[in-house]
Amino acid sequence: MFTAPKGTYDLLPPHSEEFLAVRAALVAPARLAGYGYIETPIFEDTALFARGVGESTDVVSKEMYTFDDKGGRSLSLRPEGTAGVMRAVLEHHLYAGPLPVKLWAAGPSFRYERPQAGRFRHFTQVDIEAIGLDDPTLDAEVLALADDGFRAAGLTGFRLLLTSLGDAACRPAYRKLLQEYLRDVDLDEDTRRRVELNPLRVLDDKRAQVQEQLAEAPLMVDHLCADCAAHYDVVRERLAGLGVRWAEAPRLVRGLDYYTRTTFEFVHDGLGAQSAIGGGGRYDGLSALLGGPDLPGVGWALGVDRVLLARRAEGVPAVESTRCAVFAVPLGEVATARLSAVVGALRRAGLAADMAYGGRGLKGAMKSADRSGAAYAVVLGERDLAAGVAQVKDLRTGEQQAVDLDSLVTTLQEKLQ
RNA sequence: GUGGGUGUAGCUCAGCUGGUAGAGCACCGGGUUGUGGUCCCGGGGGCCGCGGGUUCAAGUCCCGUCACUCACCCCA
Repeated sequence: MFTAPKGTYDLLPPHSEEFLAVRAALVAPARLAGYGYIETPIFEDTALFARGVGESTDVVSKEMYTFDDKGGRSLSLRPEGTAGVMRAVLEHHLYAGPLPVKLWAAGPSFRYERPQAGRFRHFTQVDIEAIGLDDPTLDAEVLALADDGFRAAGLTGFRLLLTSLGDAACRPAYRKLLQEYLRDVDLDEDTRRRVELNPLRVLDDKRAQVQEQLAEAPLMVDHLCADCAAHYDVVRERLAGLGVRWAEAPRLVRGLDYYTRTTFEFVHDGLGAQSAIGGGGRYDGLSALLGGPDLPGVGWALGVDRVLLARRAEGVPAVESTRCAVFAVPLGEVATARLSAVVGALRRAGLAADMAYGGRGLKGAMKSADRSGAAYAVVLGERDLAAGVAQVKDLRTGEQQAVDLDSLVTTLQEKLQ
């Protein structure tokens, strides 16, 4: 027997309805804010991710699904969404119009990691990107839209962790300072390597014995240049005005190289070790990195799979699928033909209708009617056919009445209004 | 890549210090030859993850392997 590949899963009814509903809820606020839908390929030139996300990141160095196509091109399944969207913006010169360019996207991304609770090799996220301005008001808007999206998806128990990572003017100096500090700390070999490669990420280490040693480490927020500090101040002011609550997280670091200034993560405590349900930030250098013009941007990705887990942890009631309204129960060939047509007519009239197939017995068919959740069952047998009627049974009260076959559709429509 | 846990019916699981396979739920049928939910009765379904070993005898003990799962690293 075949099984779904490691780290993937099948979305099955009825749970799949919840997936659709959550995905729609997460982006609904952004759509109200003028974000337009963009869809980009699930695979891209490998070099796009290597350059955009960063060669030194775990994502690029060991987690990409990379393959050569028959033309000898190296392609990779996207490990995240922003690089592809930026590529499309540059390729189609979307920045030539009014700024910012506001876009939303939804779909799967792929990373070759060991799966665990809330972490999959094929995972789904919704993204928004606001490209072309470095206005801190836009940062706050983006953050508020995530906050609204989570609430629309039914969550209340999440927190926003916020910080600023500085920019090209102030981060290099801070990075050096941090590196000097970290070189004097007693760390394992892996971590020492990271000190040289990407020292900021050492700050994010979860291990208690590492964190103890970092208590006195210099923090980016204390070394921001005047422009970055001013930008961060306005972001927080706007956030407060928007009624969004946050917690300062000076040690928050993201795994992707392109982030600058505003950086954030939304976390939830009900998920297990993987607590992030969304994350993002500003990426003012990304466009230039990809060979485009100097084009600032800010955005986020929210994890649909993780939001579903968070909903379960919070006990949010499951989403109900479309309820069947009328269930048809035919007895015999002639009745089946007749009710098949009636069910078709009901559906065209906009009612959810279903029927018993395969010549099931009356008892079994009624059982199906009951399980379908239908308000009414329509029973049609020999006697009814002879009389030109069908039996319409109210499944809640058990009352049953004969209804003229010719007026069956309109009668049911009226009953269900 | 590293470590822990778990693999028995479609699902959730029981099966003691080894003695030849069980429950609940679900599904199908009957009780009610044209009426669902509750109830009662019946039925189909399992190489006990796979391979090897110990033993008169292995779901049970030992070794290996694979899968799933949780955690580290990292991230949504």
